[in-house]
Amino acid sequence: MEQILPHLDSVFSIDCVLFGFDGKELKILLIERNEEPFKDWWALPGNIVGPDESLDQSASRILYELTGLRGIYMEQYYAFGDPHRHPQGRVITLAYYALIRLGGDKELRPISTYAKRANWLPITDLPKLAFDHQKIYDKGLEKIKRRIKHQPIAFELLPEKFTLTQLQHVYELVLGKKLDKRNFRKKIISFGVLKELDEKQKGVSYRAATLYRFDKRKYAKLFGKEISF
Amino acid sequence: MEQILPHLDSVFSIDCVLFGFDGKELKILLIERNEEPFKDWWALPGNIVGPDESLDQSASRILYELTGLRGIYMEQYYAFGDPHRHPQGRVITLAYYALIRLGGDKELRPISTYAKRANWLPITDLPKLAFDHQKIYDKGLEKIKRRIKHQPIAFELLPEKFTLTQLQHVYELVLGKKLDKRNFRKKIISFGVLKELDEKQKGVSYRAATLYRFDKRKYAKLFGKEISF
DNA sequence: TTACTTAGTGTAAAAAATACACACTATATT
DNA sequence: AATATAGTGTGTATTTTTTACACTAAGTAA
Repeated sequence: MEQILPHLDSVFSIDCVLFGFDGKELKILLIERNEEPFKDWWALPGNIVGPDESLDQSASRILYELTGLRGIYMEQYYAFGDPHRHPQGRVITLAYYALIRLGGDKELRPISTYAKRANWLPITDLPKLAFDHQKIYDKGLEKIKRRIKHQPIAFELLPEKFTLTQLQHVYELVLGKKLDKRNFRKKIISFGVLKELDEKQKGVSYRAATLYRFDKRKYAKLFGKEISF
Repeated sequence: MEQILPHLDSVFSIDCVLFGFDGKELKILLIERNEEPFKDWWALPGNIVGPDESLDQSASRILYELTGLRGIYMEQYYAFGDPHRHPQGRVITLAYYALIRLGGDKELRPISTYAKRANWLPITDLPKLAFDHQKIYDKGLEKIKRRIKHQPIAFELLPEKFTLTQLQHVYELVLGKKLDKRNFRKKIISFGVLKELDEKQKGVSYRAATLYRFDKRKYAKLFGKEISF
């Protein structure tokens, strides 16, 4: 977010790439700007870091203001500071990505004034973005591609209880390639961080799959040995 | 660097962890502060980002002012912005690491006023650091540990021509563990990015080892296929 | 010539990654 | 009741990668 420049001094902001998964597609949350520069363009949500906020706090606040969600997994990944990235002055921005399970209902609340609206758009079909936000998004996607191979972040995109097929789907979408079902299951189960539940999927018109849960305790124990998908 | 706060507004700085390898040890460059706060403490070199500098430019400048070196491999890796990390006000700092071959001669030139002196200190025996610089250093080391496994950054710590033993030594120091000589050589050679030279090591009082050179052209070709050490 | 120090090399075993296809089960449809 | 549909769930053989491991060769110094 970079619409108002309080001084001629440098401004420090945070921009967020919010990745959401609705069971089908991977999407990001974009806002349609209501102010110059780049009025009517789509942009990543962002804001200026407050004087008493830590960086992580600031990122959480931005996400909360936009979605009403708290406790979401977020991580900073790169600072963008080209002197001319903002046409009206120096704005250094720190990029965060967040991972969100969509399909809940309380997402998206009233938005601050500088945006007309906010929308979840599939990453396969993104509009032109304001500022250098395309670059910020690209780097963010690259980052989660790497990270999903070594850290258990895929679960952040899924509901508490999920099927192995859903999990595989997340990996395929993030990595941008098909995976072999049998090999995927073999490997993911061999990590020993999933708990098989007694429950089955509901509301499907075919054989219901077994539900699993990510076991944080087990993961914490095994940690050190890093996962390597 | 965080000694002078022009305004009460937030200040944006860059701090650098300069890793140097002299053929024996891995060291970092620290400065002894000449000003409050943390007068007489050791600290990472840093400075405020100038109004017309990009972040990378700023980092390069800081390194140049300290060492007289240009064209050094540097990379940003994390932003630290706790509101209380600096006792005198809000300073958000972006951390860079740099990789430098020591043993040249032109390193270390006159230092700016806020430092009494600068010194290369072995990472195995670091003093207490000012501010949150220990945290910054820790994260930097962690970062290059990861990166050396996937990117050809080890060569940045070595002279143009190096022996396989020297290369292995760098890996061992960064990763903090011993590696098997035969397996190391097999693997590193199988990447196909080293050029074996007709030259031998000189000035050693034992059998001279063959020299190699990192072949950037070959590496660029093979890229996409990522190295995985 | 000998002693010393590091360079340089191969193989076997274990583990991990890959490729690959069909029967099962729950529901919906007729 | 029978059938169609759609996704679940499973095993094995092959290839590739990783690991463990020890001696001879070459050059220098005494």
